Amino acid sequence: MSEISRYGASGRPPAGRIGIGLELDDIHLKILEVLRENGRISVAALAERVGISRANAYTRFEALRADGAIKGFTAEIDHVRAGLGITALIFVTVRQQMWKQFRAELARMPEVEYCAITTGQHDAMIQVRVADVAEVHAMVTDRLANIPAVKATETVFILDEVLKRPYVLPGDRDRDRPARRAAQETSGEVPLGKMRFVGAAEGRAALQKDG
Amino acid sequence: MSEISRYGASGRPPAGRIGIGLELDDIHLKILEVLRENGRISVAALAERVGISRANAYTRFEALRADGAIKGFTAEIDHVRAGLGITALIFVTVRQQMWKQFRAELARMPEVEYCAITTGQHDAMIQVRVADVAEVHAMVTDRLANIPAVKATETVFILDEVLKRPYVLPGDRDRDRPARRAAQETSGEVPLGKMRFVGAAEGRAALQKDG
DNA sequence: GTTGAAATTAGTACGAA
DNA sequence: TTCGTACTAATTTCAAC
Repeated sequence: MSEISRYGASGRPPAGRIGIGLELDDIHLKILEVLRENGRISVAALAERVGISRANAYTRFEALRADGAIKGFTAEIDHVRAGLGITALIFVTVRQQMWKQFRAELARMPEVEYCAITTGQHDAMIQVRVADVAEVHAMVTDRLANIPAVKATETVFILDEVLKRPYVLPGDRDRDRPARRAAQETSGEVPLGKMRFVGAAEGRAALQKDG
Repeated sequence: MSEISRYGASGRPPAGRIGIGLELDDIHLKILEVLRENGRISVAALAERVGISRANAYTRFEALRADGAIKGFTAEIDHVRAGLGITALIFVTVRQQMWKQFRAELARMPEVEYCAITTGQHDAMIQVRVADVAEVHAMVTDRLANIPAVKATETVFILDEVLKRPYVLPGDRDRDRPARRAAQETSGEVPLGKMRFVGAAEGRAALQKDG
């Protein structure tokens, strides 16, 4: 089970350390930036690239891991080479009060790479990777449709993955668009009222992950 | 620029090696499985966990990288800790014949973690990570709406990420649901799509495994 | 927080099965 | 191909500054 599902919506432990465990400074972010591109870099080389001493790099590296800012390390693979060349998104409408069952069933679906609860017309989005289109059909009709918690589904295929970054960092913006930050800071207004949200489904205010 | 956008829809180089560069056997998949959970594991420890010699592990590890099956290594981070606690999906309708412009603009948006071209009602799905909801608004209205290629957008927020696996592997299914493979093998019908991807090659690999 | 040296570990090369 | 081993290079740890 992933840390995400274990900790719920916030991605943080539910209690005990609600506050910020580790205040990330620019050097921490720089470390995360280097590790994003090369997760197997040695701490010694990391220290050099960040511009700090080895011991400092070890301390910060361990702190980031212990704090949970770094949850782990993994490889990035070519799905086609691995034999799973078909990617699909399945938007699911979940029957209220049956979220717990829905989550339990999800854990038994190894072809699911990502699942998020969303606002809007549907309640959840599932991303699956399979070998052929027939398996998508099997997933939706045989597996998902048989879950009582699933009220309806809508499937779309992914034709091309244009962009896939391991993760985004706050510093990325400043590097790509230095002018924007200054403009935003002087705007002074939070234009929430003009947002065009997609209307949340009825009863979504009571959404609980264990409901 | 990512390999994905460089190579287009298939994720493979456009020419020269259309065929499968490296036939992945069970040991290759086992290596990918271990690296998925611990991308920083030493090759020596990897060899032990997979059950092969160190020399063999180095050979296969390097082959997987050279072949492109492994595209790289990265960290997994806690987005909230990194200061980007808001995740949103923006579904975009793109004006035909303007895909090139759309892709070019995407490259200039550092807060975009993922973008895929999809079938269905919309043409693309963008996932963004930002610090607050106001930034989502800024992204949609200031950035996306000003791109001529963008005809319309629809935004939903991600309330919870239930599941997030680095990647899915073909072997995951057999481990989670051993009954399915047997049922498929005795069904008598071969899904058409499957023949295109593995076909006779799978049989050869199976024979080699026993020898 | 930094530097430098010792101990450990990783990576390479090569011969044999 | 794969394995085992020896050799070389690098990293991590630990101590003193």
